[in-house]
Amino acid sequence: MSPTPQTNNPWNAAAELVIQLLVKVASTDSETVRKYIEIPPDPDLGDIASTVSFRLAKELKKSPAAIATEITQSLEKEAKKEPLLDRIVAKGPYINFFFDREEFARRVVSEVCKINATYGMTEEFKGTRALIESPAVNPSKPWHIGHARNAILGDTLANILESVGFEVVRIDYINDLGLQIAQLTWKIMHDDVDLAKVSEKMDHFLGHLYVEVQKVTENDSGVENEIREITRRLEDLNSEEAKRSAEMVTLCLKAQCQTAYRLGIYKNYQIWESSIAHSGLLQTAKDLMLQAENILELTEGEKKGCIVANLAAMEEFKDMKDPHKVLFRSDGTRTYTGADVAFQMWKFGVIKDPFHYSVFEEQANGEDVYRTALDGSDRNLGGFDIVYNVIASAQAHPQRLIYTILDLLGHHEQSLNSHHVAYEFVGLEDADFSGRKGTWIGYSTDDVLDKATELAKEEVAKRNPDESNEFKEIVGAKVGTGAVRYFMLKASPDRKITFRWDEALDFNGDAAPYLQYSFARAQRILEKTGMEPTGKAELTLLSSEVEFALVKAIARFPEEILEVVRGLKKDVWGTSFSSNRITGYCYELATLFSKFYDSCPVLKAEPKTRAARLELVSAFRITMGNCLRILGIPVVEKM
RNA sequence: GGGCGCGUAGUCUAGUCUGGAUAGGGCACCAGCCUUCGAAGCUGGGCGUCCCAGGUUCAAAUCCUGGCGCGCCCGCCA
Repeated sequence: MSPTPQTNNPWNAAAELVIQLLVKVASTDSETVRKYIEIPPDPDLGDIASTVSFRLAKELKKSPAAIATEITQSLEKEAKKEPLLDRIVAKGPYINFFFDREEFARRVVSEVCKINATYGMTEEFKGTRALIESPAVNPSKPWHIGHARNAILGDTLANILESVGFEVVRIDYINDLGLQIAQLTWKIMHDDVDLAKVSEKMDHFLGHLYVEVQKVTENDSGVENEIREITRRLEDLNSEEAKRSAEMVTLCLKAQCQTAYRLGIYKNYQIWESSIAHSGLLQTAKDLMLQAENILELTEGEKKGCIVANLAAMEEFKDMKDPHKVLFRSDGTRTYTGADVAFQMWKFGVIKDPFHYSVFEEQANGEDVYRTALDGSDRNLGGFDIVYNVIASAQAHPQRLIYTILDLLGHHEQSLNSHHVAYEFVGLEDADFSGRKGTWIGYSTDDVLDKATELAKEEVAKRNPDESNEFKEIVGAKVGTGAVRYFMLKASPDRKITFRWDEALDFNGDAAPYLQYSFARAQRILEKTGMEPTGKAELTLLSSEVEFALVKAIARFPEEILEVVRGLKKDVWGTSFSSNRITGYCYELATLFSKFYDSCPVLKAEPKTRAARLELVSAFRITMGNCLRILGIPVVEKM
């Protein structure tokens, strides 16, 4: 099964051509050859290379270098017939292929200019329905920058999946029944706070209030009892507590959404915990669970009366103190694990959608986000093929439990298609973020975006003194938020980020403004010519070292995206998402354009060269623009 | 006790899954480049026990074994 070369994936098409040639003479199959294809470390060595001679050395009982020479010689004729290839050179054991620069440039640049906005989009995963859940911040505080990491990773993953053909639904989980909510409800009722009169952004107001609550509850067991009582009364939707709580949560969530919109993050649905509690989902799940062999109600011991999953047989949980994982407590209430399993069953359509939906609000992009509600329309959501939960690495164990229990319930495929997209925390040099202690204060996502925007605006103003203040505001915001998004994406998700202002707000070098700047420079060149790409230029003139390097980078774009998606492999303890690979690609693309910009004048070149270079600039602009959109980094035409 | 992740120049980091050519970048530092499409840029330079010790291999930052250091996780909690 060899992937058919796609015209919208020029690098893959070229690589496949090389593979097919090698198969003809290397006495092995294309799958094997494909494994021994690589990009040489130095472009002087070749454009694409094969190390298949190492592999063949043993069976042929010849030295790799001799094999490479033989293969190269027998391919000489073929190479001459193939317009895309210039020459093949054996260097020691390596078989190095040089593309015909003129022909490669012609194919790539004309193709990119033709398909324009869809360049980078492929259909390898067409028809798969994916659900992405992120970031599930409690609606009781502002996002700190760790939450932003989650939200940005989730949003970018969704963009990437969409670009390779997935049908993606983005949801957020709203825990409006947690302890934090009960504590805050107690506080606003106790102090009789009128939320309508609060002028501070609501999530920040509550975040500060929460720190105060902690101080009170820490050494007052009476308060603790009062809060327990509130938790109980919140279950009754008609109680005063439930009404005050709902008002508070809604206002807080709307405030949090404002932060998300600043980052260009939008959702399709919010699933509220209170809806789950009142939907019958848990009861349905419980009934289904009890039919499974390894899920049972214990009749003796410490956990008498609990409904538990028996994990004794599972290798990865053999070190648990007690292999009986509680799903429903002896008083009948669900544990987090129990609720999560039920929720995961809903996602896959194992349980029919019991929710009603109503519009929560119109988002900043003009699209409505729906929330689960008691009254509202049926939408029959669920039944997804694959589910991505973006959650901190620290949750690897509980996530694994959920997927394992799903398997115990007989939903093997669904278990395999459950992905924990894991990422490490963002912390400070001397502290981790804690809502309890309030260490997030000063490091909320809003704070960081504010500072980034302000700094960017200053830089914009310096360079565009004659522009309007509105221009400076808008561009400053785009550059600032882009910088924050890029900062979160360029770090490998499995690496902990220590947040430092000077690093996060460094607009030079490997940072978003550099990418945006390269786009703006390309934009300016094209504007000065009236954006004229004629489609008639002699693209074969694009053969200099720097021009060709840029062409090759442009050609790799679709394959780079696909590689990231193919790399989303499920491991026992999580699924790794290499967001940093796309930022790395995007940065390299910008670097190559900057070098081209520096050494290849466009507007002042000879007419024919000028026409060809204009097309290359256009192809770059398209590729960079599409890549920035996938990363969620705002495209700016002038900065 | 067990599991997971991380360890690469002053510093932050890519590459590790899938072994392959001189270990790529950013910041900081030093020296150049704006009357020529935007200097948020370009060019050049110094900076490395790839945590340690074994092993496998023609070849190890990458795979295996054993250590060391740092972080996280293993509740009828939330």
